[in-house]
Amino acid sequence: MATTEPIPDADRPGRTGFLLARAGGRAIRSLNRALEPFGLRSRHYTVLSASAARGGLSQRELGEILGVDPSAVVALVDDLERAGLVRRDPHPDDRRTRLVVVTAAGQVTLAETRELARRVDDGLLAALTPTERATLETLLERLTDPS
Amino acid sequence: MATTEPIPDADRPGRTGFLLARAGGRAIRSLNRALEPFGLRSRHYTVLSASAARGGLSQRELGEILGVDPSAVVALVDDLERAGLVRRDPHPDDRRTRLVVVTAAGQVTLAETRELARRVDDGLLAALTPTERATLETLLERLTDPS
DNA sequence: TATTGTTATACTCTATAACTATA
DNA sequence: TATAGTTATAGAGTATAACAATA
Repeated sequence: MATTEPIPDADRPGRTGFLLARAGGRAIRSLNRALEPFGLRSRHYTVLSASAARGGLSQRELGEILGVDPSAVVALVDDLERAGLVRRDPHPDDRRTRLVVVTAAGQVTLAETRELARRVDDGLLAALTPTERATLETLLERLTDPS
Repeated sequence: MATTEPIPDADRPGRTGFLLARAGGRAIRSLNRALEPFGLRSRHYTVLSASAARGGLSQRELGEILGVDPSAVVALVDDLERAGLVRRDPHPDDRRTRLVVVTAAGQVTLAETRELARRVDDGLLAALTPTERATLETLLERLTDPS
């Protein structure tokens, strides 16, 4: 069966998008597995991490950062609030918006899960040198944040 | 260390995985939208493209390439077969396996959708120079195919 | 015994529309 | 009129286990 010849790269439109999708899927699944003991999933970690980093974000802002629909943010914050990891505080200037703030318990969980996330990334990117890894991250940032 | 201070940009564990997931999600959604007129989705295109490139693949091989569960491959090939774009041919040496082969109609659809995929990739990667784009692709290949 | 494909199933994720309360 | 959040819902994606046919 002569089906294993290499395919010329020029003949693979959509290949970069496919590689991104496959790598992204693996990243999500790896982190989901690692977070299982905490009853959390990748998205929960990202909400927690982003909220802590910015010291309180509106759900709209979270949705933009995550690239997720506002209705999905509601469900994620519901989960985290039920687990006592975040609060929904009133916004000082706008009574429509609610600031998602990480609680003390959330900070503890975040510290623990950060270690897991670091290890998951290390695993995913094990084939790259530190320099290459930094290059990849820079290119990915530029992809989605052109300015 | 106070627990409420913002996290510096350099210290965001899981950030690369997150960027991969976000970029991958955008790639999938963009291609899905572009393929809508054909009644196909990203995964269908990838199955079609991979099968054509290798001149017939078993469903197990497709699953490995796509990073998808065998049961999901069944559904994808069902869709494509129903649309007349692929056939399931018997494997000459192993009566358990079925080779997914692109039909003449499938080749036509593939030619048309390749153009779409190319344009979707161009849009996603518009912020990068050709050299950077090649670098990104190389790094992504190394991520998931270390050898 | 192990593997390929298949079915069934349950759960997660994504996207949309409609609603409320505010602005 | 427009925006932030919410609810409900349907469709797509993912993962698992169990099974028949074949190796």
